[in-house]
Amino acid sequence: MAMDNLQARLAYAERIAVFYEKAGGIPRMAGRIMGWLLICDPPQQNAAELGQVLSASKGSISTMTRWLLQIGLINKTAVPGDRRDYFEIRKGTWADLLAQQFQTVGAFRELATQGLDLLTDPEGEEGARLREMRDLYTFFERELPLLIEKWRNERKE
Amino acid sequence: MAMDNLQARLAYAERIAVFYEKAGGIPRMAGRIMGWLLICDPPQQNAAELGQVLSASKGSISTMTRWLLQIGLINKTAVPGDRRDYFEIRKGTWADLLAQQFQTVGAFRELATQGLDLLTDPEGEEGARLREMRDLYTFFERELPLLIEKWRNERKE
DNA sequence: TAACATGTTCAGTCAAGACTGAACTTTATG
DNA sequence: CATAAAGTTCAGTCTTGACTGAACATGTTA
Repeated sequence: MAMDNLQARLAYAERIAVFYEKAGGIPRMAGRIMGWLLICDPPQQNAAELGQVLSASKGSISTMTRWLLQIGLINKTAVPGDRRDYFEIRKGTWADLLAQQFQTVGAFRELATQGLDLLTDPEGEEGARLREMRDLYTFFERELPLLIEKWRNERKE
Repeated sequence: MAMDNLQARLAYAERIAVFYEKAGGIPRMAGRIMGWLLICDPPQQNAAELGQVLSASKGSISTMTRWLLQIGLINKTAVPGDRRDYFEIRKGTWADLLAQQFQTVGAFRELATQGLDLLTDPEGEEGARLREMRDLYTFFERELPLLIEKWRNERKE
């Protein structure tokens, strides 16, 4: 296939992996797989191909693809007459991923509320810190899902 | 001061720490300090107090408070006639923290663009994966700062 | 059923980094 | 200036978790 600049593409996968690791605490190898699946040709790759191009063990590929499947970032597909599993980036992955990250906003709001309950006078000066935290996250907990909706609608048109 | 339920507050600081560690890769001890500064009374605490209540070494407190200062989550204040440094949650911390996390969205958009440059035919089927990623993050890179603005304005009124 | 290809599991290795504790530096006060 | 309090730095310890490699399990074809 049209994979002339293999080295550049590999370097790209690595950059994605490093970024993911810092941003989301995603294991390096899982990030490499994601990066490679973003830019490889064809978009479907089997375990052996991934292991070879990423210089990873079978065990690592197996564990990490299963993990990526579980959190819904990739799909497993099959090819008739080929017993191997093929992996690919799932459509809509990015919106789902963002939506998932936004979940933590709600947890933060909840934590702030719990903190206020521990104070003698939640409405007093003492509670100002936690109220600021609670109010901000309440705001975003409401607004962020709306944004995702908005984008999904723009897409459909 | 009014710190009757000390145990409950400590447990709260610990919960905050665990949460931070998972969500943002923040060191456990830095999270404990943040958690405690959210709920302690008075809101200003010196290094010795933090070390004692959190059962942490001087070195740990020193390193982590400096780190929290650097990324702007806390303030260092002084008291006349007291040579110790006092730390407190910075006002507006949460909005800034969110704004900072949103920065990564721009980096993601940039990464997607770089990936497309590596493809033979960025506008073809091959580039669909990266285009979806780029478009989504472009959208959010535009909208998220607007949201923060909106909240800051609502606050001021 | 034999032989092989594919995929999974897991014990062990290795690296990264958080935390401690002690030595060291800085700064204030009598 | 001497002393002590406060804060910093850093070598060493310890924990965590990613990754490998080999044994094992599963499924497929002749």
